[in-house]
Amino acid sequence: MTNRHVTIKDIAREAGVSPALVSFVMSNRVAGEQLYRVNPETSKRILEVAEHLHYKPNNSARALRSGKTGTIGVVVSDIANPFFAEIARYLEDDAYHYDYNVIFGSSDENPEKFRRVVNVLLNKGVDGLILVPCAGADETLREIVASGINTVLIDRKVPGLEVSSVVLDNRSAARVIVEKLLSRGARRIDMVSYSMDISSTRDREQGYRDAMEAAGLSDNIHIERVAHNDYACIPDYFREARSRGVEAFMMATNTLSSLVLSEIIRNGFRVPEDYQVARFDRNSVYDFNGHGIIYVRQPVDLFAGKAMKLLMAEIRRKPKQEIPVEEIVLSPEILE
Amino acid sequence: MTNRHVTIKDIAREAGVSPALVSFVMSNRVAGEQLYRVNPETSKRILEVAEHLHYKPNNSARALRSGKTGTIGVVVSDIANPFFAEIARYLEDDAYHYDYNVIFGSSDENPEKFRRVVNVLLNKGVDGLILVPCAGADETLREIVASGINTVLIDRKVPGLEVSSVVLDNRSAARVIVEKLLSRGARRIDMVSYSMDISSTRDREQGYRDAMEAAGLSDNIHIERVAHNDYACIPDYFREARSRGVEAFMMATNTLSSLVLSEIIRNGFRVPEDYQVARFDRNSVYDFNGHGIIYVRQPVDLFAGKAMKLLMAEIRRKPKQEIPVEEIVLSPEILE
DNA sequence: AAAAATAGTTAAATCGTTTTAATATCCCAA
DNA sequence: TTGGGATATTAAAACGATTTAACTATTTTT
Repeated sequence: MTNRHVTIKDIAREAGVSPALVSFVMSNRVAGEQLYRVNPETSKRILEVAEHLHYKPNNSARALRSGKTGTIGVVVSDIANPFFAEIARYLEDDAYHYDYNVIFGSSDENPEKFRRVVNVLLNKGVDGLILVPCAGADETLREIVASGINTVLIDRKVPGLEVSSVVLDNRSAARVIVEKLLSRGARRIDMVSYSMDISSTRDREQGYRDAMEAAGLSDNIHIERVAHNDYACIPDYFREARSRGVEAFMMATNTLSSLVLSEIIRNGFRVPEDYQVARFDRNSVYDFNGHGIIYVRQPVDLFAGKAMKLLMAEIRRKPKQEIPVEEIVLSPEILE
Repeated sequence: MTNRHVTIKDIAREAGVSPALVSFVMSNRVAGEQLYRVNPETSKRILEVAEHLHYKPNNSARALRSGKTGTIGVVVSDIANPFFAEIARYLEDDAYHYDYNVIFGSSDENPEKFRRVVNVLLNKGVDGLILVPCAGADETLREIVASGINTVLIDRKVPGLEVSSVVLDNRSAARVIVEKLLSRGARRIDMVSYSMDISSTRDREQGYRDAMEAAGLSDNIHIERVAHNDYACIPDYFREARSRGVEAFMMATNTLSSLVLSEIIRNGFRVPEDYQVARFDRNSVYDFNGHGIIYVRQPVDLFAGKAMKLLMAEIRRKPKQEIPVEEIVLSPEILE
C-alpha cells in the first residue's frame, strides 16, 4: 500500500549509478558476444540496494522492450482430463526451473476453439507454444509454424509439419499389450478407439492390427470408433460385441476404457474372468478391480520434460541459427 | 515472418488520424466519467484498417502503460488433483468471457511453496488472485490482503482475514451424509480426515460430530487424521478400525476415500454389504462399485463462477471505492 | 611515449500503448 | 458577433525497463 513501485531509477539514484548499470546487473546480460563488465563491488552494492528497497522488476516493461515475455503457452484437449492435468503439472514445474511461466488453454478437440485459444495466447505474447494438436487443426498449425513461433507438439504429431514433437511409441505399445491379451488365450479381441483423426490413436490402431495379423487373426480385427463426447453408443456397442463373442477389449484411452469397463461391470460381468482388458493409461479404478488389467504407462514426466527442453532450445537459439526439428519418441512401460 | 509488428501508428498513418484516436477506438474507453466521443465514421474506418493490417495489440505495452495485465493468478493445491483440475478448467473458461487470462500455480499444501508461487504470479503482474489457501499460509495471506491486491479465496476460508471467499457449506454437507449413514443403520461410524488445518476439513469434521452427537453417539466419534501425502498408514488404520467393529466410513476428500475404499476392497470386503461409505466428491470409481456410496457433489462450476465474479467486481471498482468483502457459501448436493 | 586494448559506466533512444490536457470545429443562444 | 457548449481530434508525456553507442579511465602493447 505504502510503497509506490520501486523502479530501476530509484535503485540507480540510491546507489549513485545510472539506470543502465542497474539493468545490466539485474539481468546479467550479454551484449553482442560479450558479457557486460560490471565492477563486482558496484554490482554488490546495487544488489543490496535493490534487496533493501524490495525491488521487483516490471515484467511488462521488460517484455515491451526485449520482446520476450517469459511465458509459454500450452494448449491441451482438456485440462480437466487427468492425463493432461498431470502433464500440465509437470510443465508448470519444469517451466519454473527455466524461469518461465505457463498459460494453459483447452481446445476441447475442437479445431475452431484450438485456433481461438492459440490466438489468445499469441496475443498475450507467449515466447513459445507447447501444443496437443487436435484433429482438423492442421491449417492453424501450418500457419503457426510458418510464422516462426517456437513450437513443440506433444502426445500427437502431425505428418508433414516441420516442427519438433514428443510422442509415445504408440504402435509398439499397442502391439505389446494386444500380444499380452493373445498370450492369455484371447482370440476375439476388439479395439475401442476414437473416430477423430489424431496420430496417437491411429498409431495405436496400427499396433493392434500388427499384433492381430501376426497372430493370423486378421478376420477378428474389429475397431470400434467412438466420436468424442458421444458416449451414449457404448451400451449398444457392448451388446453387439457380446453377440459377436468378443473375449477381450483393448482401449485406446483413459476415458474410453473407463466407459467400457463400467459397461462390462454394469452388466454383471467380471474382469478378467469374463472379459480380458488392456488399455492405455493408469487409473485409480484398478485399485478396485483386481489385477487382471494390462495397461500402458506413459512417462508423463518425460513428455513434459523433453517438450520443455526442446522448446527452450528453440527459444534460446541465436536469431540466424537454423530451427532444429527433433522428433522424440518415448518408450512406454507395460504393467498390470 | 514477413510482417513486422503492426502498431497503432501504422493504423493511424493509414487511416489519416492520430495514434491516440486509434487507441480510443481499439479499447473503447471512458475518460473520467465521460465516454470518448469518436465519430462513428472515423471509428469504422479505423477498425477496417486495423482488420486489414491484421493488427494485434501489444499486451506488454498496454500493461506497462495502464498497469493492468488482463491476467489473473490462480493457486491451488495441485492442478493434477481432479477436483482442482476441474475448477481450473471452469476458471479458464470464465476468465475468457471477461477478456482475461489465467496463470496457474500449485502449492502442494506447502506454505513455503505457496508463498513462492504467489510471488511468482505477482511478479508476473497479475490483476488479481484466486487462491486455495493452504495450512500455514496465514502470514502470506495477510501480507497479500494488506498490500491491497484483489484476492478471492476458494474452497477454504481463513478466519479473521478481510477477504472474499467462496466455500461449500461443509458442515451441513458432512452432517447430512452422516445422517444418511445413520439412517441406514450404521452406528459405529469413523471419519477419515486430514491432519492439516484447513477450514474445509475442519468444518466437515464438525458436521460429523454434529450428526453423531445428535444421534447420541458421542462415544463412537472417531476422527482419523492422516498427514498429507503420508498414506502408508491407511492399512494399519483399517486393521485397527476393524478391530473396533467400525461399520461405516465417512471420508473428507476424494483422495482419502479412494485410498480407504481400495483398502476395504483389497481386504476382500464389499461396499455397502460389509461397510457403508460416505464421502466428498464424485469419482469414476463409483461406476464400478455398486450403488451404495453416498457422496457430496460440490458445485465446481459455481466455485469458479462466483469466485471470478467477485474478483472482477473488485478489479473493476473505482480506486476510492471500498473493498467489498463477501463470503459466499454454496449448497452441496447429496447423491448416491 | 604513443597507440591500442580493456574495463567500467552512462546518455539517450526505444519498445507500443494509454491518457491528460489542449485544440479545433461547428452550432446555437444571447 | 460573441461566447458557451457540445463534438471530434491530437500532441505529447508518461509507463519502466533494455540496449546501443559513446565516453572515460586505466592498463597493456608496440
